Amino acid sequence: MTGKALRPPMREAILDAAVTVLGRNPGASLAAVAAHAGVGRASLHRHFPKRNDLIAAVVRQCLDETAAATEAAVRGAGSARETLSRTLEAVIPLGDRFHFLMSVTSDAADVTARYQADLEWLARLVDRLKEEGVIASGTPRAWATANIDAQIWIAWTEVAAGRLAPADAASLALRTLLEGLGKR
Amino acid sequence: MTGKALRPPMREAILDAAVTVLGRNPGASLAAVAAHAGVGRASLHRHFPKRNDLIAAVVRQCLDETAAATEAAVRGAGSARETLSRTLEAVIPLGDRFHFLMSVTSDAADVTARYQADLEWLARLVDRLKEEGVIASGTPRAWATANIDAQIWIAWTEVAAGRLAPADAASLALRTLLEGLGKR
DNA sequence: ATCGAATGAGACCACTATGTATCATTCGGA
DNA sequence: TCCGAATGATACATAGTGGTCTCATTCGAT
Repeated sequence: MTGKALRPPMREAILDAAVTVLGRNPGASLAAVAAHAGVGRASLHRHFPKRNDLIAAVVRQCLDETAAATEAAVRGAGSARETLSRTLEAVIPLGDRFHFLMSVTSDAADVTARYQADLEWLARLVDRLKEEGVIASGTPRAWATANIDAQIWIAWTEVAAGRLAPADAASLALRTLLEGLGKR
Repeated sequence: MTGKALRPPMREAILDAAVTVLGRNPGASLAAVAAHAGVGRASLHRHFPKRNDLIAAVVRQCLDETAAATEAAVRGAGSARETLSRTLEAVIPLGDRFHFLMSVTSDAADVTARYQADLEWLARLVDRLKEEGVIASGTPRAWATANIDAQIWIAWTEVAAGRLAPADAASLALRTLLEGLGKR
């Protein structure tokens, strides 16, 4: 049907393993990645001749996944606040992808451009939130985006640690963003 | 006068370089650290025979610095909210130290214990803030501490990037913590 | 000025990881 | 069943890094 990329489930296994292993330790060896994927090191090199090829492929996949997740959330109707809420719910499960992207930003020059471009939706969302008065107009844009990033990461960490349910984490992140940890 | 640790400014130069270089990339080579410190690689090994010795020394220094900075803030009188404010002002300039400690937590087993212990003042501060009603009582403790950590890191990043003055960053962090990015 | 300690530079070894090539085996489709 | 492609295991060359050692030089205190 699709006629494309159905043949090698091994590619996906390697990419998944790479996200996990390199996410934990960006300097991990390819042998560790191959072992975690349950494949031979030679096979890994067949799919990704150089280390950078693997890194680039992982970054590309993470970019694709986050873009797909956020596109649907951002495209939907409703207020900016609702959009933010949907976005948090959609992105938090991809927190490890996010984290990986953070840890390798300085490596590949060609993908960082796309990374920056793809992350621009965040800046635009912040602008919308300001226009609608959800975020105080005096808040620096960098401050707002950094805080959203942080909430996504914190929420994913808590979910991954089993201390929070995904839905709870999302609402807690939204509340913390808009009202902080304050009493009401 | 002090009669102690005045002789080798080189030690400090190496430690400073290690914080910078290893903070950016935990897997950086010792040659990179030595070069950044402006010393020979051999001299580095004279002061820190093994890599772990350097790591441990850096962690110890970061722990000392943050402990010294927070002790004064926590010891002072006033409400928990005032204590939090003072603590943020004192710790934000050490944001890179904080970040380094985060990035090496899993390496040395003996120092992580002290790390966890020294960071307990944060948990106690959170408890005090809850008791005084500054933080909503339903907020999970891990959520609160993670958010304080995040605000420190964000504030330091913005200060280091020259986008914010230290005092502004501290008040912005406090406000964000207690009231979020919301309109008022 | 002199002496000793500390430094920098470089050689050297051991180990690990990357990348390539080869070969036997296995798996899937005709 | 058979054939080809893909895989796993292995061996190998190479490069980078940690760690040790030596030696000439420099710096500081006396």
